[in-house]
Amino acid sequence: MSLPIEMQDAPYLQGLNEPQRKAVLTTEGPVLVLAGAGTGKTAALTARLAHLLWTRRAYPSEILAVTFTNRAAREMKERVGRLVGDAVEGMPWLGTFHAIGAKMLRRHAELAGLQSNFTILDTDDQLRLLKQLIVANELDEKRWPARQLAGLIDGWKNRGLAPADLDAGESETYANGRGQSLYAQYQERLRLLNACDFGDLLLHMLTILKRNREVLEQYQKRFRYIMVDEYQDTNAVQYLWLRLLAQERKNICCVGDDDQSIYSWRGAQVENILKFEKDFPGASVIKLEQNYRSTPHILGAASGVIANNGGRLGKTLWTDIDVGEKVKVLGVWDGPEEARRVGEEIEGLQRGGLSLDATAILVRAQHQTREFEDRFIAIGLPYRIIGGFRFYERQEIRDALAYLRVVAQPADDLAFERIVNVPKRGLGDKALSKVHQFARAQGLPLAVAAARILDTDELTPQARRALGNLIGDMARWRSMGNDLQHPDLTRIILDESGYTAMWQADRTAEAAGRLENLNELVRAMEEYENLSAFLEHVSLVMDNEASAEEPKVTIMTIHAAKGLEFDTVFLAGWEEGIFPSQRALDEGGLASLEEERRLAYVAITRARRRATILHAANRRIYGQWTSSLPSRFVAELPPEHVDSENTMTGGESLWRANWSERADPFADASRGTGRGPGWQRAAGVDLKNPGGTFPSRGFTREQPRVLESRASAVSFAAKPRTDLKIGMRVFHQKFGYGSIAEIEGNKLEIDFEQAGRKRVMDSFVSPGD
DNA sequence: CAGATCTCCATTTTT
DNA sequence: TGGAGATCTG
Repeated sequence: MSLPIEMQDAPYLQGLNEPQRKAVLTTEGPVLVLAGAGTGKTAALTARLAHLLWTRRAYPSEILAVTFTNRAAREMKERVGRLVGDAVEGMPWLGTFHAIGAKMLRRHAELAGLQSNFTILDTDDQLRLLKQLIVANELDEKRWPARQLAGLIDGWKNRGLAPADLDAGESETYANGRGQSLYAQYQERLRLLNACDFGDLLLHMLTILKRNREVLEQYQKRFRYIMVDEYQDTNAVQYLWLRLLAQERKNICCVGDDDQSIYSWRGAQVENILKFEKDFPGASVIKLEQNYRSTPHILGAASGVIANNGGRLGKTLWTDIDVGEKVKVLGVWDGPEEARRVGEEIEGLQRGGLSLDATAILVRAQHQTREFEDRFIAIGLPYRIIGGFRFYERQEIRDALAYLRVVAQPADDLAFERIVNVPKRGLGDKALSKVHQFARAQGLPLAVAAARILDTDELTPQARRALGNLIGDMARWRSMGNDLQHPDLTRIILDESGYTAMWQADRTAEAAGRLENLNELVRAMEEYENLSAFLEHVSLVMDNEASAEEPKVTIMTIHAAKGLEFDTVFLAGWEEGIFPSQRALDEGGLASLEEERRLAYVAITRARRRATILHAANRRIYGQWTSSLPSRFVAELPPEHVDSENTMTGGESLWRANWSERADPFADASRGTGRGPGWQRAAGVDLKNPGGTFPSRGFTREQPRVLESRASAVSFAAKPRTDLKIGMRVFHQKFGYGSIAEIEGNKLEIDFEQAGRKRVMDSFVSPGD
C-alpha cells in the first residue's frame, strides 16, 4: 500500500510498529487482527478509528465500534478523544454490544412488540419473574430451580433462538419438555411488562434486522465501517448481528485472540474467529506479535503453557524487553501459608518501592479471595477485592430504582412488588396475594389493581390503610415529576417513602455505606438530562468505580483480570481440581481443559515484571482438609523460565531433627494426596487415579531450588487426633492401608502397603481393622 | 411479622 | 465450613 508521506506522519501513527500500522491503514474490506496479549491491540484499534475520521472516510456517526465491557468502551472513547478531539462526542455507535443493541431497539421497539421506553431487567428481576412462572405452572421449585431455567433461556438467547426456534431436544432439558412453554410465557410476561432482559437487547434486534429489510438496509448503509473488539468472545447472536450489518459494505475489522477466549460458558464461540476468513472471503489477516508488556521469561512461561492447546491460530509472541526475573513457582504446605507467603512477598516488594496498585493476586474462583482477605486484614495490608456486586446490583440501589420505575411506569409489576413492603408497611404476603389475585382476575398491572382494591373490602383495615397511603404517595410523586428535576424528585421519594429513614434506623455495619450509595446515586443522576436517560445508564453502564484513595493490592478472579496488567502478579491455587477446576473437567472434558489452559495463559500474561505461581499441598474445601497435586499447568511451564521453591523443605528441616532422613520430602508430601472421605462425600469425586501417576516435569522431577525456608512454614490445624498411635494400622482413601510410622501434630508419616511411605494429614485416615 | 432454625449447596459472570 | 433461602415458631 503506497501512502502519501504526510499520512505516514499522522499523529495517530506515531509509535506504531509495522503490523499495527497495517491494521490501521487497511481500511477497506474485511480485516482480522490477531492480537496476542499485550501487543498494543487497543492502540491499533483506536488509531484505526482516528484514521477513519482524520481521513474523512466516515463521519463519526457512520462508524460502529463495539466492545464487550464498558471499561473497554470508555477506554476507547478516551483514547480516540485524545487523538481526534471532540469528534468522539459525535460517535453515537461506540459502545458495548448491549448498549448499542438497546439504543437500536429503542428506535424500533414497536417491531418487537414493545414501547420505546421499555425497562431493562437485570438478573435479579429476571429470576423473580421466572420463579413466579414456575410456581404458576405448578412445578416444584426445588426440582426445577429458576436459576437453571434462567441459564437455559440465556443460553438460547445467546444462540439466537426464540421460543419457536427450539426443537424438542432443547425443550426437553427442563421440566420434562416444558422448557419451551415456559420460555414463551416468560417472553410474553416481558412484553406485558414492557421489559427486556439483557439477552433480548440483542435477540430482538437481530430478529428485527432479519424481518425488516428496510431497517437492515438503513443500518447497512449507515455503518461504513465496523470495528469489533475481543472478537473471540462473540456469541452466536452477536456474530449473526454483525454479519448482517457488515454484509453490504464488508468493511469490518475484528480484533481478537483465540488464546484468550475464556467465556465459552457464556455462549462465546471461538469458532467465530477461527472461521473469519471463510465468512469474509478475501479478508486481510494481520498478526500482532510484538509484546510490549512482559519480560521474556513471563512470555516464555505463558507460551509454553498455551502451546499444549490444539487448534490454535498460532501466534509467536516476542519482546525486546531486557531479561527479567524468572517466573517463580512456590509450593507451600497449605492455604493459610499461601496467603502468608504472598503477604510477606508483597511487604518485601513494598519496602523495595513497589506500589501496591501495581500488584495483583489472581485466583480461579471468587471464594479463594477469602484466605487472602483474612490474612491481609491481620497484617494490615491494604487490599481491594474486585467482583461481587456492581453498583446497580446493590440492594439499596435496586430498591431506589424500583421506586423510580414504579413512578415512571405503573405497569412495572416487578418494581412494585419490590418496594410495596420496603420499608415495612405491614403489607405482608396475605395482602399481597389478594392484590395479585385481583390483578390477575381483572388483567391489570399490580399498581392499578392495588388502587382499585382499596374500594373493596378484600383487605384488612390495617393493610388497606397502608396500601392506600402508598398508592396516594405514588400518585403524588407522579404528578410532582412534571415540575421537579429528577434528582430532587428522587430525594423526595426516598424521604417520603421512609426508605432513607429505614437505613438511618439500621444499626448494622453496612447501613452507613448504603446511605452513602444512595447519595451517590442521586449525585450521579444530576449528570443526566432526564430520568430515562439515567435509568438506561445505570442498568447498562454504571459500574463500581475503583475509588483511587490509598494504593491497594488488587485481589480478583482471572476472568475479571482480563485486559488488565500489573507489575507484579501472584497466581494462587494452581492445584489440580482447583485450577483446572474439577467441575470444568467433569462437564466439558478436553474443550474445558483447553479453556482452563487459556485462562492460565491470560493469568500469566497479566504480569509485566514479576509472576509468582503458588500451589498448596493441603487445602480446606467445604470445611474438609483436602490434599492436592500441583496443577498440570505447573508442569507445563518450561523449566528454563521458572524458578521453583517449596517451603516443605523448610518444614522438613524442622522435622529432620528427630525424623529419619528422606530424599525428597516435598515430592511425597505434595504428591501424596487424595480426597478425604469428607470431600469424597461432599463432591462425589472419583478416586480412580491414585496419586503418583501424574507427570510433573519441571516441578517435582527437577529438584527444586531452595531459595528460602522458614519455621513458620509449618502450620498445624486445630486439634491433633487422639485416636491414632504409632504402629497403628490405618486406612487412607487414596493410598489404602498402612501403618503409622510417625505423628507430628496433625501430620502423619505412614508406611503404606501399596504406595510406600507418604506424609499425609491425619484427617484423611481412619483406623483400619 | 420477626427471629430462630434448618437444609441445602457450593466455578468463572463482560451486559 | 458458611451463606442463602426456606421453613418453623412465638
